[in-house]
Amino acid sequence: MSNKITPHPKTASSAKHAGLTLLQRTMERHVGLSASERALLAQYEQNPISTRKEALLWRAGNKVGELFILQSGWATTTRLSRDGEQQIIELMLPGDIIGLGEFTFAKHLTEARMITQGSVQSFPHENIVDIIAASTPITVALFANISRQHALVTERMLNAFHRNSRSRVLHFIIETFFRLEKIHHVELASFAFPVSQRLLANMLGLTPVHINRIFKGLEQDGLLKKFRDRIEIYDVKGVMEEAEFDNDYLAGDVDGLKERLAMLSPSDGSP
Amino acid sequence: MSNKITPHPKTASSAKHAGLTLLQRTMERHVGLSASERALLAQYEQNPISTRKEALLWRAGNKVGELFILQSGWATTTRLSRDGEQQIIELMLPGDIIGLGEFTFAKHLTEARMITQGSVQSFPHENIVDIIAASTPITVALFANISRQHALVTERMLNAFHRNSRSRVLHFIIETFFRLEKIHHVELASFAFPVSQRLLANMLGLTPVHINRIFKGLEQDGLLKKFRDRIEIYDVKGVMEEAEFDNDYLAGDVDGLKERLAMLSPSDGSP
DNA sequence: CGTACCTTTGACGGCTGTCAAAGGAAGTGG
DNA sequence: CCACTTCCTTTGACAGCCGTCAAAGGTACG
Repeated sequence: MSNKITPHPKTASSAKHAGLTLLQRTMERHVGLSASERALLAQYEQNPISTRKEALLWRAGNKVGELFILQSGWATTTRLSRDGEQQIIELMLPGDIIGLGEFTFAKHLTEARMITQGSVQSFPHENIVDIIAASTPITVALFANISRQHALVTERMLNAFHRNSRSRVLHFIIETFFRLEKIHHVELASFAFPVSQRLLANMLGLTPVHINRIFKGLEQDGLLKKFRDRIEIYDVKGVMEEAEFDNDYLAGDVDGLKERLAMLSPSDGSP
Repeated sequence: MSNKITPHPKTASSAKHAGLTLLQRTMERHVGLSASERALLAQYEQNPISTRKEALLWRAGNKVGELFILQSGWATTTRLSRDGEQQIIELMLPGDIIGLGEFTFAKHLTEARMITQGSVQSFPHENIVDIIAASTPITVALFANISRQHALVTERMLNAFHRNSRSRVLHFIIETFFRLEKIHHVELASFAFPVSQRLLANMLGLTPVHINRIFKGLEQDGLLKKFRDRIEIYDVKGVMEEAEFDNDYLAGDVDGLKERLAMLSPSDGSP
């Protein structure tokens, strides 16, 4: 019913950051790319598809067939838990590669779904094999990408085990802010956050009722207010202190590998 | 103090499964390897090091320099949480590659430490780049490996959010059993489990006190008993039912990629 | 202008944590 | 091989964070 995906050839690459496409930028967070490597990536972003809110990208149990590069909008991957709930595993933001962690599985473990309208670039999963064969730097960037995606989940588990609910909420908000900041300019004082209290509760392992109580408290304390699609932070200092955010796990550098990558033959990477 | 690692050239590859080394077997869970690819891997397993219980492999904040292939014994990776506790992120079993998720980071996020005596094969992290450049199938197997390692964490978070403590404990025990079974023959009725109640509590986000109450109950219900280094299951059927274990997320197949891998040039993989 | 979902509130309860202390088992050094 | 130390396991009393249940009020969307 809400699973419809409609073609939309005109939503292509955001032309910021020296004309790089989103995918190119995502990879260049981690490694430098040659012109031919950029071209290799560009060929996979020719045909973005516009999606509606709630659009289903795949279902758990489906044969793994394609990944999606999220071009605009927000999405989630979820897993069905024993009690019949869809537990959100990952929150995907523009530039993220949805399904990179599952291209080596025969069947999807997760379900992937847009939570806002947006656009995605489909990407046959076998092509990952071609990219691996064609370019070592891009492959390293893919490892870097998947590892950071995993670090987000790890961090969420860590926080679930060691923080109370209020601290978890604040941490998550700040984490999301920093992720957004890597994509485009955002103001901490007021930024887009199209996540319902219900979804937030799900991601953090809390109940919507309790999440609501937390936001009530945060507002009464003059720290921030959550609107339907946006968060406004009134007391930046207070929020940052209480969130105790340390963004090591979002760091992009692959320092120790640069020399080794430079030693590789420069012919690497052209299609 | 307990960080000592002593050289021990004689603990080399376990000679089961048609003479394959542990690393070769780990990779072949996911893809088929040519003779030259096996040779490529074998050259990295020449010099295992014997480790003591509690031996430190690396510390959080250390420059990333080497990975370890766990040859024997059990190990953990941990992250320091805000409250000063070392939260266990991963439990590593023989054949696992410790640190694969961090070779693209400049500094280690985690600490890695043996929890039993054992042996590890050190592996300079730059060599991962060489392997990626040399063999696409092995690279795909590395992706498969890292993805499954992470699926374990995801599953643990899922269970933390949706199961009560007793169910979590049972699930974890069965999960570990199935992981062990991929390495060597194990009996569900009685198998090695050198994890203290304290460590188990840490991994599952519970307190040692509560874990103890759970094992007390499990024993009183005639389901199982945990000894210091071993678990004995008295009521296999009862345990399996209550654990509600579904091992999709441990599945090894990379089915959809086999054809694409077969299309690659056969020269791939020789050193 | 109705319908569906999201947010908000209040009362109540339980799972699990905290605190404290004693008993055991393993490893260490003399 | 024994005494000592240390860490792990076990128990009991108590409490709190957050879940559950229920219902009303908002807000977007068709």
